[in-house]
Amino acid sequence: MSDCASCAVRNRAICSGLDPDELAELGQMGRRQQIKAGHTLLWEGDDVPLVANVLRGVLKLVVASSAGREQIVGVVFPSDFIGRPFGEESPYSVTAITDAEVCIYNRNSFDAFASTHPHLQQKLLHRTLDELDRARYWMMLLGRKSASERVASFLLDISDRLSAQGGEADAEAFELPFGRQQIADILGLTIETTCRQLTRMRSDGLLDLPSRRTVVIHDRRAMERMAG
Amino acid sequence: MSDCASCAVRNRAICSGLDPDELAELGQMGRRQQIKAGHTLLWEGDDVPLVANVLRGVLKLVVASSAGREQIVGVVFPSDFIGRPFGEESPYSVTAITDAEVCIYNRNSFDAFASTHPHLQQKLLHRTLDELDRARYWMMLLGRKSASERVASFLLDISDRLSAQGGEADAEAFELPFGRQQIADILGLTIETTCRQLTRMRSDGLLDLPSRRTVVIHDRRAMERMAG
DNA sequence: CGCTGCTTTGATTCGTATCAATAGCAGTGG
DNA sequence: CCACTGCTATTGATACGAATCAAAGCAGCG
Repeated sequence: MSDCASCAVRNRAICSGLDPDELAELGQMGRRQQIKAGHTLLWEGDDVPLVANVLRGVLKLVVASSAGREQIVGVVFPSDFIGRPFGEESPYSVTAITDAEVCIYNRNSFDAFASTHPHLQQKLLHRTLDELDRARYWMMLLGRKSASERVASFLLDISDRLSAQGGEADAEAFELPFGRQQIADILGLTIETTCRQLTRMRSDGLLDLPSRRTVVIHDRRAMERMAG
Repeated sequence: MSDCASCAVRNRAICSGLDPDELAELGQMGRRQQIKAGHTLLWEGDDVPLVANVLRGVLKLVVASSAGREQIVGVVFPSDFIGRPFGEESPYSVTAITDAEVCIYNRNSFDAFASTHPHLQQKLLHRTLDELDRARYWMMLLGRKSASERVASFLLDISDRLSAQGGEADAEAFELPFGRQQIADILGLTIETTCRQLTRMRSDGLLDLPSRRTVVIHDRRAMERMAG
């Protein structure tokens, strides 16, 4: 079981707002697990009977085409929920892109618990609706935006999500949890195109790239214009 | 109020499975509305306080980029649910692409009803999870598939959804509810590219296009291969 | 019959992918 | 501490697929 009292995300994850006894019951069902960067928790197409909360780290949701091309269809941060409740098989893989820690539940037990705890189900519904909105916005980006618009949109989005996570003091300077290939897989581009766009933005003075993973936005206004 | 007893989708929409008295209460809140093809029910960004069930017809969910390019992020059929419960503004427009009829609820009343009826909320959650899976698969299509793969995937998907609707006797011959521009807006392509792919598929013997909106799939196996 | 709007086909341009090579950083072991 | 190795990132040259621009074809409708 998990020790919910010491949980880093207990006020933000779906568990928040549960009664103490409900929390105890759910806590009985969960167990913590460490995942090393690069390791995969769920495989696309597998019937993996688990769901989880992210306690620490960043993970990606990946759908692969039959030709082996990969598209990242979601990125989850601490307090986010992982998995496909009320479903047979996972429609995507879930892989840690940094070292991570998750709180795992058996899916059937979780489903049963959710079905009998409307509070929790409502939280899950709200989260799923938010995810759906995000996915649909991303569909527009993937279907209709140019490479430069995509990269600008990505940087603004990540900057927002990282500061919402509260880690970064300054929304304009942040550490990407992604390598270039992963950014490309999020944006539906190649690594070369992604790279060229970043280089151009740097030479245009929009941003600085002090190290591989560090971004400093100089002109957010211009970047918003570029994001389209 | 709506007459649920005569409702064409009462066994398939989220209302199914409600007790008779719950159904009566929900029925009190709903009213039917006709929508002509081309008319818009919800505007992107507006705070439109309504949600709805589709009774008849087909509608599209559209997100526009600031440059005016349109991406269709969802297509809804009879028994599907429309709108953004528990949210302020609609993240997309909803426009009828055929003449349609919907059963409309005030969003606040619906939210309140859903919050007190776990059964309904669970149905809504299941639907939303399914929509999310579909959206994520579509993200992969938009980010990673070529024009021919997209068109093939689209035809297979629509064929499936139409036969699931039960209207068509033959899954291989069906009537598209979309014009070419709309197909292009679903696939993140231009109308010309969409057209050329269809023409090529016809000359390759994969399908026939007896009229503008009619598709007859001749070689489903080959089309599945082409869909990637 | 002749509009009108949608669709198809053609010619060309442009953006991004691909292919190829180099550069730079991080970790390893001498 | 530095050479070595492997991996990630960057830059360059070219190819290719889809967009764009332009025009013609075709169906539905007054």
